[in-house]
Amino acid sequence: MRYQPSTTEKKWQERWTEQKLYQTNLSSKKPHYYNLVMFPYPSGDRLHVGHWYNFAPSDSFGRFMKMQGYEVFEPMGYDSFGLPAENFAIKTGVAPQESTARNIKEMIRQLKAVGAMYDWDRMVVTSDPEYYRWTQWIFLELYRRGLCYKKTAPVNWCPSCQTVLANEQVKEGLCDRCDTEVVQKDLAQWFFKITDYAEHLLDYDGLDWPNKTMLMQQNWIGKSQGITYTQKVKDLAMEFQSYDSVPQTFMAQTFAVIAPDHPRLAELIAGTEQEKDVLKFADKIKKKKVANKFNVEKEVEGIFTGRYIENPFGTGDLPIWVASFVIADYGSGVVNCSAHDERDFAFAKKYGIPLRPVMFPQDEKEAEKVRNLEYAYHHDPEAILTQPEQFNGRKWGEVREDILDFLEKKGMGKRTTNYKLRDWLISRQRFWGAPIPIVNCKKCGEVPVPPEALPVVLPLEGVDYKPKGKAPLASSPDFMNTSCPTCGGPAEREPDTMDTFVCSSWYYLRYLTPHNEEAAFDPKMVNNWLPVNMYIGGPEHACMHLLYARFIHKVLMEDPKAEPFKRLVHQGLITKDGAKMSKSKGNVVSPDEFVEKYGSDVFRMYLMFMGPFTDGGDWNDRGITGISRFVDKLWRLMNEASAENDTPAVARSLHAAIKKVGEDISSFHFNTALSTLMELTTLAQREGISAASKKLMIQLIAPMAPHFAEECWEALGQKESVFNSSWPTFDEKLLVVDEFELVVQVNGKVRARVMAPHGISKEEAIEKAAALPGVQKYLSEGTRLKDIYVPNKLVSFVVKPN
RNA sequence: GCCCGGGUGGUGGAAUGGUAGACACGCGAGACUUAAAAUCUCGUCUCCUUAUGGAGGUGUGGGUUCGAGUCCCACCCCGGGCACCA
Repeated sequence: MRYQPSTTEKKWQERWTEQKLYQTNLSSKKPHYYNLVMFPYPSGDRLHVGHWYNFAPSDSFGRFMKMQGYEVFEPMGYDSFGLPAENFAIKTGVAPQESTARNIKEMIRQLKAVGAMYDWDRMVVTSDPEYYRWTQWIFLELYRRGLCYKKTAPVNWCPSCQTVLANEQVKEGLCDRCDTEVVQKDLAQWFFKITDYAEHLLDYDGLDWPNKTMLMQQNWIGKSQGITYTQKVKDLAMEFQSYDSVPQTFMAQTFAVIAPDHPRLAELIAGTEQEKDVLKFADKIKKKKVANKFNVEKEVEGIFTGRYIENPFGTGDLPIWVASFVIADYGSGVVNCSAHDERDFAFAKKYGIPLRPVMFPQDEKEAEKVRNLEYAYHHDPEAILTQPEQFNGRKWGEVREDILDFLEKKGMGKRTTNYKLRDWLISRQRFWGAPIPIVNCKKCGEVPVPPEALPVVLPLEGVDYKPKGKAPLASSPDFMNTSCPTCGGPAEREPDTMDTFVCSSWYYLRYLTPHNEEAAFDPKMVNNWLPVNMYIGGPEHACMHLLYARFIHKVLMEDPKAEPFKRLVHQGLITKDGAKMSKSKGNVVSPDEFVEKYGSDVFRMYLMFMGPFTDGGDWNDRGITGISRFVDKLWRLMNEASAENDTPAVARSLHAAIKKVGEDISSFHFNTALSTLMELTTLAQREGISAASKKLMIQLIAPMAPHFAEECWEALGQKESVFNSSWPTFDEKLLVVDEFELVVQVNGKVRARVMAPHGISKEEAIEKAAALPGVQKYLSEGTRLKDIYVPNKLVSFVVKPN
């Protein structure tokens, strides 16, 4: 009889639910393992093969850990606030809460078909008041700790989404969500002070994360160290700070530049001849930037302000220019410029500003070019400095710290650290999100909602979702009109909602106690279960979710060293015809038909067999028959009469497989784990296999084919679930072969192979190899210089031809 | 431009510095069958050779080594991230 996936899978899913096999005992004495996968957004697209590619191996890993003796916690939930549901509402009139509920229901049906160990009793839905009440509480906590503030600032505005975006949500000047060009706008917005944690976020001590992800975060945080000069403006009672991260060539500085949108520009130029022109110029650049018409690569524009920085280094006054390339909110927005920076160099050349190089290549020809200002010479560790006098003749690569000391001692500047990271803009002018729990009172000003008055409920009726550049909630008088928590007088609510990344930055804490009405999370539980042992999700979250969650976690734990995710693994991307799957492209592949045709185990294994989990790949269904055949073959093997004993080859392969499959699952190489089991199956089919070894084989495949394994396990006479059995151990002694194929090389080329006993001595091996007729031919053609023996593998002769 | 990854058969991919192409798809041949399906066996990088056996071969060019897909240098191509951060 052939294996029947559909009936078998249904049977086991029902039995697992009945027996509550996957309800985690959170107070278990067993070692804990928190196995987490990034929760999905419940979109109308339903689950596609990409979700399966992500969720199924994550579950296989969790099942493996369960068999390793851990109490495994594997929760699932929905990141259900956000733009797609709202945009869908605008288009169709279906309320977001309705479409979201429907999508969640459909996704649960699909997720149950995966046959994962999800603890459904601990599901969280971020758009439930039960959940977002505590998201609001977190806002208040940050507010209380001075880590949350409202500020009017130039922010990223997406004209299509009609909302502001965080820096992290702007990709190459485009909105991360809809690819519309983002413009700059001055708006009063709410921020979380993530910059306070910049240094702590650079500490990855004890984390097992992909290097790439840590590097991306480091680059995003963008730490740099240098010096800040304080300098006087000539003929004006005004001082400027100027940050310099390459201080070695400070003596070359011949001019300074200020950002067009610098807050003190007007003050600087007041009363100068150039005032009008400068203002006009600054305005032009600002407008260009707002309209996103500024070509970063090609354009360098500027204008002289008429002001000078007074003789900062004893080399003369530095004319101050407004330059298009200066960023107002990095460093101080004012920069000293020299011949040893490419941008400064180009700017000076364009406007005829004098340059004075103070560092030269050792090669005289090249040095001449630098002297003649043929190019901007910089960042060469071997470059020789000529100024200041004390450093004459020293190498650029070696003077950095000494120069910093020198500048500090002379009182010309102070060591400074700067970060590219900006505060996290969390307010959104959209409807479908957690309302910001703030009340604006005419008398008391900005007043936080008292925690006991939470949640500030998102009104589900009487709101016009249409974006008008203003938060939709502002159009609901029922929502807006309230009383001030402080004075009791009439007041208005804050109409903005929070970025959904706030919701997702703490859900892993909520999973442990999803229905707790007393607190967002239970510190004792969190202490017992955090950090998450294994976190699986896409690499696209490196500088958003993963950074935000680390920040929020550190704040909530009141410990800047606390980390939410100990080990992190990114699944690869599954594309269709080379493109990311999306409804708009019409290339979404549904898993449903494959699950129906082949069963969820086969589908899951096929996804795992495609290649390494972290690689992803382009979807095609060629080859799924290979997995289907494998399952049938294994099923037949299990149903055949067992052999009395295993042959030595079967015993050895079985134990090698126990070792290999365990290692491969631990490192997410499911593809090679499966190929090992395929080879073992073929061998066992040929040589026969004992009943005891059949059981071991089923245990090995169980994490990857859970339903199938349970069915076989039961057929082999087992009463309990295979997932309550312990992962088999291998016998090291059995792994050793008595004979191996000795490879014989001459000058690196394979010339012969011969069977030899395992553990053969070097001398014996060489003697045996040299005696082979196919080898003697080559040995006799020259002089034997050296013999190499790699134990139990090969002999290599080095021969010099005569 | 800068910082990461990665380039291996017709395809997905495998290889602690030690037999390149495991496993699987596809394809070809055969067995079983009246036949088909299913299953099983054999073959399948290229070239020379009847076979045995040779020669070449992991993006390109160099290097280290007895031996390189793997290590080093330069370059080309693809993917991801950042991008006026002084």
